[in-house]
Amino acid sequence: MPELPEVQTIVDDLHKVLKKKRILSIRVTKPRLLHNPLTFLRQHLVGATIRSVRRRAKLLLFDLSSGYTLIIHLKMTGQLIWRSHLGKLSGGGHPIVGVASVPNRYTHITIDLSGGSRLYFNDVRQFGYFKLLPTSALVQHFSSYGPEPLSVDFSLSGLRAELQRRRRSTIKAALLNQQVVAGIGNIYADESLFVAGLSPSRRVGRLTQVQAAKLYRAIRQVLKRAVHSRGTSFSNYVDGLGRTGTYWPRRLVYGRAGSPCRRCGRTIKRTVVAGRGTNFCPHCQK
DNA sequence: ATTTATGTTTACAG
DNA sequence: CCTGTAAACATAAA
Repeated sequence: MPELPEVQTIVDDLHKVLKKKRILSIRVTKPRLLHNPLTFLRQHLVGATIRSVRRRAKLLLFDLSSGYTLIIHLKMTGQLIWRSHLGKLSGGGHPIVGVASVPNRYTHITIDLSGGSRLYFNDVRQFGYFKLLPTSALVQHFSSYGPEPLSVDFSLSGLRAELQRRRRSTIKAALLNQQVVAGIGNIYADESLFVAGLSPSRRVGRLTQVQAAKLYRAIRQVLKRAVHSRGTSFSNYVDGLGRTGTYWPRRLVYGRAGSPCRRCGRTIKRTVVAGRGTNFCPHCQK
C-alpha cells in the first residue's frame, strides 16, 4: 500500500533510530513471510549491526555489517513499527483499525535490538515479505526495476524510450509498471495523470512529445510534494505515532470521485483502468 | 448475510 | 514481447 513517498518517510524515520543498532534476535510466527530459511536469516542477521536504512522502489533496504542486506516489502497492508525501551514509537505503514499498540495480533516478526528497543513487522493481509541477500547481489536483484523517479537516473529521454516499447498500453498501466519507473502506485499514478492533463485510459502511442514531457514533469512534481508532506495517507499510511501524511487533503483526484474537480469544478469520475480503480476529471484530462 | 473493494506484485493465458 | 485477469490473504464497507 505504501508507495514511494510513504516508504521514503518510513525509511527516513527508521534510519534515525536504527542506525548503529545491533540485532540481538529475531522471532517469526509466520514463516511464510520469509523468503529465506529462518536459520539462514538468523545466521547473517543476529550479531550484525544495521549500517543504514534505504529505499529502492517501494522496498526498504537494511544494510548490515555482515555484508548482507535485508529487503522488506510492505505490499498492501504491512507496517514496520519501532519501539524504544521507554515506549517511544517510530516507523509506520498501513493503519490497522482499532489496533494502536505493538505487538498485536497482526505482529508476525519481531526483531530485538541493542539498547532494549524492538522492531515489529505487522501485516493484516500477509502479502509483505522479508528477504535477505548479499549486499553485492542487490544490483542484480533490482536490474528489472526502472529508475528512481526523483534521481538523476530518471530522464525524459529514458521515459520516452520505455514508453515507446509499450505504445499499445494505457498510460496508467505504464505508470504502474515498475520497469518503466519505480515506486509509483495507484494514488500517485492518478495524481500525476491529472497534473499532466492526460486521460488514464489513453494509449501511450498517442502521446505527443510535449505530453510526454508534461507527464515526466508531473511525476516528479507530485512525488516530490508527497515526500515533503510525509506521504498521503489516511487510509494507506500512518507513522509510528499514528499520524497521517499531509498529502491527503492536498490530493487532486484520488478518492475524490463524485466531488468537484479542483481545477474546473466539474465532477471527478471513477472507472477501472489496468484493473485498478481510477479517478480522473474527464474535462481536464484528455 | 453476502458481496465488493483494497494502497502490490506475480503467474498465467491469450 | 505485450496486456489483461486472477490470485496470494484478511478485513471493512456496502
